[in-house]
Amino acid sequence: MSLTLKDTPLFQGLSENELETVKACLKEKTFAKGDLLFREGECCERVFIVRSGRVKLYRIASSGREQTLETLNPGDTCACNPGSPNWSCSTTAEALTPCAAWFLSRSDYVRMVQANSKLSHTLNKLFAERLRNFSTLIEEVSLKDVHKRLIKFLLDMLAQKCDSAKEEVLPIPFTREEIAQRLGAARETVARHLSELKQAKLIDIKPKQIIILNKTGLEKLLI
Amino acid sequence: MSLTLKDTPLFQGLSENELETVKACLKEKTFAKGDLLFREGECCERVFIVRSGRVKLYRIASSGREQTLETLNPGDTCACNPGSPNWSCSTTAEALTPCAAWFLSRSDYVRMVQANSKLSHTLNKLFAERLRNFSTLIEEVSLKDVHKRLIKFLLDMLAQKCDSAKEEVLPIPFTREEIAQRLGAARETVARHLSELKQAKLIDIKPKQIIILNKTGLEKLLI
DNA sequence: AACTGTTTGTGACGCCCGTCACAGAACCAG
DNA sequence: CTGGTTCTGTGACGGGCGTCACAAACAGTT
Repeated sequence: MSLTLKDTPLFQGLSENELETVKACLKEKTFAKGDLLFREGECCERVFIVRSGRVKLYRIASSGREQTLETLNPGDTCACNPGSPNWSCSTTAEALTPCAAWFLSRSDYVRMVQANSKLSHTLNKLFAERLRNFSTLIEEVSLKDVHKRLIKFLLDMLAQKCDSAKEEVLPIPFTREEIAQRLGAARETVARHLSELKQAKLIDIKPKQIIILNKTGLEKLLI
Repeated sequence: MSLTLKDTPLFQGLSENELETVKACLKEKTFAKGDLLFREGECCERVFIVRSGRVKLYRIASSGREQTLETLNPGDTCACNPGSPNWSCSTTAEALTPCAAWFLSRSDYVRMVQANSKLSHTLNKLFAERLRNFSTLIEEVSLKDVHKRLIKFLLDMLAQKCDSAKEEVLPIPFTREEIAQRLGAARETVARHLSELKQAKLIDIKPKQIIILNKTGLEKLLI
C-alpha cells in the first residue's frame, strides 16, 4: 500500500529491469519531525526521494526568519545538479512530519543519469517545473502582499486536496508558523489575515481545518 | 569577433557536425531596446540564445511593478521545458539594449534534446544553476532588506566585471529603474540607499559608474 | 543654444508588516 | 483531571519602503 519506485515522477517510464538496478542502490532512512535531511552549504553527497511524510526545503536568514522554497510530498525528490562535483546544497531540508526517504549516493545518481537518457529527460522536466514554481514564488514574495499570498495559498491547497470528503472543508496539515514560512511572512501576520477573512465571512476557522465559505469571493480578492 | 555557437554554454561540447545541424535550424533576429522577445503566458513556441546585447526576464504585477528574474548576457539562453507541449512562458523577455538572438523552433529544440544526450545533460546543468540562482533570489527578496540587496548587487557586479580597467571603478550599464527591478524595490528607494552609501563614504557616484571606495566596509554591512 | 524627453535625487506621507508581549486554546502524557 | 508544552489570537509600537510630487541634471535632436 505504500509508495513504490515506479510511482515516483523521477523514475517514471523506466523498465522493470532498470527499476531493479535503481532499487539496488537505494537506502531507506526514516526521520522524526524536525530532523534535518541535509543542511544548506553542505557538500551535496546524496539525493533523496520522499517515500512517506512531508519535507520542506527552506532558507534561513541570520535573523532566524525562514522562507520555505518547496514542500516535498511522497514521490518528490530534492534532486539537484547531477553534473558538477563539489556542488553544495542550496537549501536545508527538514522533516515536517515523521517521514521515510530513499537515499541515493551522488556517484550512483550521476552514473544513472549519464547512462540513462530517459532519466535525464525526466530530470529536465522536473527541473523546468521547479523553475516555473520558483518564478511564481519570486513574483509573489516580491510583488504581492501577504493578504493575496495567503488567499492564493488557501485556494491552492483546496485545488490540490484529493480527499474530496466535503467540498469546501480544507484540512490544514500546517501550523500557522509553517504557513507563514511558506508565505515569507510572520506568524502573527498570517493569524491576523486569517481572522480578517473570517470576519468577512469568506472562511471559517476550526482546529486543524479551514472552511472555505465563499470560494469565488476569495478569487475576486486576487485580482 | 562576435559570438559563435561553440562558445555558448548550451552547445558546449558538441562536435563540429552537430554544431552544423544546429546552425541549420537557427534563425537570427535583432531587437531594439525595449522590444519584447516573448510575453509571459504566450505559448512557448521557440527558444532563443542571446548573441549580443542584454535581455531581462521578468514578471510584472498588476500594479505595474516589475521583478527581474534573470539578466541574460551573450551566450545565455531562456531555454525552458523541452518536454511537455502547451507549455507557456512563465516570464516576459525584454531587450535591455539593442541585441541579436538566435531562435530555435520548439519542435527542433525538442528533437535535438531527445536525440542528443550531451545536450540533455547540458540542459540539466543549466537548469540546476538557474534553480540555485532562483533560490538565492527568493531568499534575498523575502528575507533581506533593500539595503543589503543593493550592497550585494554592487559587490556581485564588481566580482563579475571582467574589464579590470581600474580596480574599483564599476561601470553601471543599468539605470536606477533597472537596478530597482532587479532588487524588487522602488526606483526612489534605490536612489536613497545609494546616497546613503555615498554619505558614509563607502562609494562615490558618477554618471554611468559607481566608484567602490571601501569594499571591505561594504562586505561588513552584509552580515 | 533652445527644446524635449529621460534619468536622478529628495522631501512628505502613510501603510504594511515585523517584533515584542501576553493571554487564552488546544494538545498530550501520566 | 492536571500540569506542561505547543499553538493561536490580539493589542501596541515602530521602521522600512512604496507612492506621489517636484526640481535638478543629463542626453539627444534640429
